[in-house]
Amino acid sequence: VAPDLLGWTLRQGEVVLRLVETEAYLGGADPASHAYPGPTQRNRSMFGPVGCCYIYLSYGMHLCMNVVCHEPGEAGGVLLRAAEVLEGHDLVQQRRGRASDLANGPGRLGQALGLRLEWDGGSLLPASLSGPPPPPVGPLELQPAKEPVGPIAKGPRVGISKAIELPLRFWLTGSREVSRGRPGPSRPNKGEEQAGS
DNA sequence: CCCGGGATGATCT
DNA sequence: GATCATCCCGGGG
Repeated sequence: VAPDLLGWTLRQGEVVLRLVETEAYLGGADPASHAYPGPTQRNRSMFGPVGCCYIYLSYGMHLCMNVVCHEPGEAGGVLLRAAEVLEGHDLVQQRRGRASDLANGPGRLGQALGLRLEWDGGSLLPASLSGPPPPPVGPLELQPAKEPVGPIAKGPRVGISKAIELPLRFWLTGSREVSRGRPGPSRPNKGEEQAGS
């Protein structure tokens, strides 16, 4: 699902983002996942219905979000790492306090969206697409890509200390909005980038 | 432009 | 008390 979400849009009020970088986090089989130790108050959303969001506080100051995604009885999610701003530039720049680097990182993306912890667990999809029982629809709306995306690259995930070898990070090749220090078109890391479809 | 260091405070053991 | 799915800033090339 993580590569499939590239090109999808996420709307919050007047702000619309286009996802260009994602990371998959599995459940019990993935030591790097917040879900790995089992359900806690913080991560419980990842054990809930798919299509909802898992919003968490990172390093005490940043809100990041996952699209909850897993097999029945499992847990997991897709971390949204970077996006392009399609609509709401003024508001995003105001929230970010700058004119560039608006959403190229999971914390920056969260700030651009104006994420709030109380939105944790809300559905990202129309009620008609959520299986029963329907979770409450939150203020965030996820919509499929309207056009096919270009080539997709993959590589190791960022900022983790366990399972660092798994290539579970995906981004749109050629996007200038991928998070910092990551292989974009200008600086591919040798060996780890692979073209996809 | 790239890189390294340090802030930062909730979360869980 | 350690860890952290991060960010910003400043310095050097």
